[in-house]
Amino acid sequence: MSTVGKAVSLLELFTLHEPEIGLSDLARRAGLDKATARRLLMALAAHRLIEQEPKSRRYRLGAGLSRLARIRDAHFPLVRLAAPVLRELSLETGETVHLSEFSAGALLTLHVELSAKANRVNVDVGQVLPLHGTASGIAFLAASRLEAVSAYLEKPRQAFTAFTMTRQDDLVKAIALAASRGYSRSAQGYEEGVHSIGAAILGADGQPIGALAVASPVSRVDDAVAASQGEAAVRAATMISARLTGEA
Amino acid sequence: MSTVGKAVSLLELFTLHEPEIGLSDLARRAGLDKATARRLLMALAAHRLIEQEPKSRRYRLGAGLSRLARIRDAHFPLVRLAAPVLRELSLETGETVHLSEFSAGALLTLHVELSAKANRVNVDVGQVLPLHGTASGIAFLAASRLEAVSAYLEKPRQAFTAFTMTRQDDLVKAIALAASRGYSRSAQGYEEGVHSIGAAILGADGQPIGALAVASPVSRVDDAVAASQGEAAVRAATMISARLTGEA
DNA sequence: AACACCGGTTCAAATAATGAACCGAATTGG
DNA sequence: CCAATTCGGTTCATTATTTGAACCGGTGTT
Repeated sequence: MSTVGKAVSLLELFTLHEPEIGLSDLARRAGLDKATARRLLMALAAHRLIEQEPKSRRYRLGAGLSRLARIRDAHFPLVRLAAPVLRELSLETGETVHLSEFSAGALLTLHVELSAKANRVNVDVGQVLPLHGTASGIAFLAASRLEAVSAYLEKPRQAFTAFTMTRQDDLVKAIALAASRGYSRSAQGYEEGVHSIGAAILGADGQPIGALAVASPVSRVDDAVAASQGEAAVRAATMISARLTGEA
Repeated sequence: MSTVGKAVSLLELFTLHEPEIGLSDLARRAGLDKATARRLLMALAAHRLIEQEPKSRRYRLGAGLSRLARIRDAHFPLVRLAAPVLRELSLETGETVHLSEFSAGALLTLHVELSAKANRVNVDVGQVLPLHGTASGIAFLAASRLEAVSAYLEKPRQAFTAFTMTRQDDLVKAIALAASRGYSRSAQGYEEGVHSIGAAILGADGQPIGALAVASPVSRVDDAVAASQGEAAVRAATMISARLTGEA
């Protein structure tokens, strides 16, 4: 791997649940020598992509990332453009709606509009969703190029609940169904008791860049409700895609 | 410079005003060979820190940055904790208030609370403020370690208006005054017609991490108003510092 | 038609990255 | 309480990666 790739791998070791990591730990997990890891961290720190807590000497992500992310968000305003549409979809369906963007083999939750109901699904911004096992992921795959789907299906998949689809032929069927009707449906594939309807959001080149999903308690959804949520989700996703590519 | 440093330099070429850049341009501005720039861009793109517009083949910042920035923001919630305090300060003073974080030798504007008045100062999120010539910067320097200030004062400074302080002894005086009373004052040092009061925000180790500022049209500020804005700004900055370090 | 510049590629030469061993200081645990 | 780990950090000969001049083919411009 390139030196740059190794440096970025170090950045990717930090998560919501583990935002500060020590040198030896970082080196071990990245599969790098301690000296190498430190040199890379210093290079990143010089540009404020990494900071070091002076007391504990542990490392954390730096302010430069916030700066770069803001520049990107201003130019590629997925969240800004999608937020009102998501809000409307949430009001229309009465359920929690969340938006995610594809990044590094998974979907990253960027925005959430919570249902007003007491019994609702809660989703965290920043949560990383696997492509299999979530409605958003299946919708994303269904809109992806065939070669990308094939490549993804070759790798092993983790089961999150007893309902998670991990077998390749099951996934192929689910993806085909989602592709044919425009939205995906997933019951308890990622978390027990959660039913989701997903729809892909497309970029200017027609390739999917992310997805949105309507998430409900399973008890509240039957086939009719799912169908109406699906149509609403597709409308919303289409609207967001259009706004992104500069249309109306 | 390290390979990693060069790669990050490429990222830093993108700005709010120029969010997409072509290969030759990037190489030229970074002082790199075209082939080198491309290899670095590919390494960054593999981790989604860079994306390439398929049509124009120009490069832009990638979604991975948004992801990393969100992880950092969740753990180091300067904006989240500061926002309500800034809002209150804006209401109290009736003026525009903005928050900035130190990054790579300058202050990066992270959040703005606009005045409700028709004649107000407008500030953009993402704007980069120089340490000299802005009230925020002087306040930041006044709270910094002496060696950091000295190092900064050695480098040449740009004048933005006819009022920008660029002479070293003027700056030393302004910094000393700000240090003694807790807030800084700057009139038209960065933009004509704008008067600002700045106060530094400190991290857990007592070192400054950023600053806030109250920005008003010069016509609305006399010494008495400046003094009351200064006291309010110091109170707000202290409150934010305390929240950041875990206190009430 | 000639020119200039674009994004992208190649490969021998040059340079930067690497990691085992080592240091002193905290922690840990028997 | 002392010995054994483990920590963050450093060194320097070895090694592997990065580098860039030259070269594509393509796309406007003149």
